[in-house]
Amino acid sequence: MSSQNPATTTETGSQPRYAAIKAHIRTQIESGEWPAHFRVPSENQLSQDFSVSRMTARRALSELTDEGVLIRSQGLGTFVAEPVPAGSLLEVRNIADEIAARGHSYANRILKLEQTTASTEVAVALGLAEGAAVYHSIIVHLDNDLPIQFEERYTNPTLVPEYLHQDFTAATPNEYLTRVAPLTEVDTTVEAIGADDAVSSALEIKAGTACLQIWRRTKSSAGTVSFARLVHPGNRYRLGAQLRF
Amino acid sequence: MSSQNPATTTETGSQPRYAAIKAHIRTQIESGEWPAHFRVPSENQLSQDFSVSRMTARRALSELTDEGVLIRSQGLGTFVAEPVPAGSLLEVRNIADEIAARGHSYANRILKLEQTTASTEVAVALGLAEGAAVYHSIIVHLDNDLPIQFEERYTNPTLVPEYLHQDFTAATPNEYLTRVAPLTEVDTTVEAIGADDAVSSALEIKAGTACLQIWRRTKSSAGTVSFARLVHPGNRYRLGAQLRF
DNA sequence: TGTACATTCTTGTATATACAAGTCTGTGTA
DNA sequence: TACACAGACTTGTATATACAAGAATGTACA
Repeated sequence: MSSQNPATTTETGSQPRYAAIKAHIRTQIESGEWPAHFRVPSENQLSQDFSVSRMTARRALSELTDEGVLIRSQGLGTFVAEPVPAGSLLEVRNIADEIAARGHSYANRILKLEQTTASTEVAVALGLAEGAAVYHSIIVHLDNDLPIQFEERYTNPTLVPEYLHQDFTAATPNEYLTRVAPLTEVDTTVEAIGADDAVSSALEIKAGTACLQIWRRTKSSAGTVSFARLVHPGNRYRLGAQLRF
Repeated sequence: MSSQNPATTTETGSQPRYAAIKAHIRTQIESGEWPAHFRVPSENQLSQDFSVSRMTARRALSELTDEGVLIRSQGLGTFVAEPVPAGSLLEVRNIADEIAARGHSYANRILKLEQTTASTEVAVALGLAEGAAVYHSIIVHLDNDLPIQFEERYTNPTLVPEYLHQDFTAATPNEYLTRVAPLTEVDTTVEAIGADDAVSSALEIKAGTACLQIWRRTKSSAGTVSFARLVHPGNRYRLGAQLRF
């Protein structure tokens, strides 16, 4: 600092300076360079390294703390937080792994894999125009040959053009999507429903059976990648979605 | 401003100044004084009203924005956000406030309030010995006289000895517990169930109706405070538990 | 040997200031 | 009338500065 005229400048032309510091810290953590409990450089140190004021460096650290990436303690310093506090819906995110961990066999049935046009709801969820082309898939996941999850998914073809030609017996749609499009954000909504006809026949349960329905919208930096509805029969498979506040 | 010596002072002895501004804004919103889409005073206005610098007023607005209470738009102003887009489990955490925020009337029915002995499950959950004394309560929460939540709760008597003598028509158990025992951690598990007999009669729904069941274990530094089972009818009340990763 | 205290880190709160940038409104000109 | 533009707001970014307060370390004194 010091030499250049105070404030402003914005130089990069796009992202603010604190964002660059946040990105740097995130990179160190994600690459494994800075493991959990690692002591992050102090505000003064960062302000020197990046040639910004202490308040700007502080903002980067504070926001990452709000986001659960870091933990701060007055007098002690700033530290990398635990990777993921708890289960936090991981078992839903990657059902094949979950089943394998239980020592069961995983399989799936592809009921539908097609290109169709976006309805109003789907268009809004994916950020596309109504009637635009979308990929639509319906897959049933089996645990020891017993259906335990009904997955209906709409995928944005502009972001994942190869979706229709994937071998989903090898990797689930969710695994494939997280590999090809690095996710920046996941919105999840949980609700209870009685099984409708499509679900009841696919999961081989009576219509009206209590099910846990999870809406999941995954976004990458380029936009909304996919929009899925995951239905679990509540009686057959005890789904524990552990959350943390 | 201006006259008093710059910075510091902290005067109140406890909470920071931006917290007082946040509390004021929250009060206005919760009382209905400032409805959704209401334009909140600008940073400059607040800094005058509260005799703080603009950056301090800004901090209050920014944090409330991060918390989803406000929405800010450059050039336009700051506005009160929708009551809660779809939930964020707040309605579960504090159902009375949630109902009040929707402009509905809140009431509850106390079906049971007793001291009993801990079963194996309850003992494990609360970290007590099997057969130890525990408080047991069953309460139904009503939204406009319509039952929307069934709450069965086991509470640790060593941590909250006054539990049985509270007036739960004035404050819900959850409100009371968070006030008397500062919580350090909350574990939540979500699942779908068909309504059992106790739930169906309390919520006035048919047995077997799909419900969202939330198990919640609250801990303070002294140990596990309480263990609750919250059941919402899935058809009557669309519970959106919006999560973020 | 121990305890008390000063020093030096750290993060936390607060201010005053500067300029950037989006949004609206009114005014003046073509 | 229609358009351009200047102002007057708003929020957003960035800095320099000041002091408060928690935590660790070393030093001096009893």
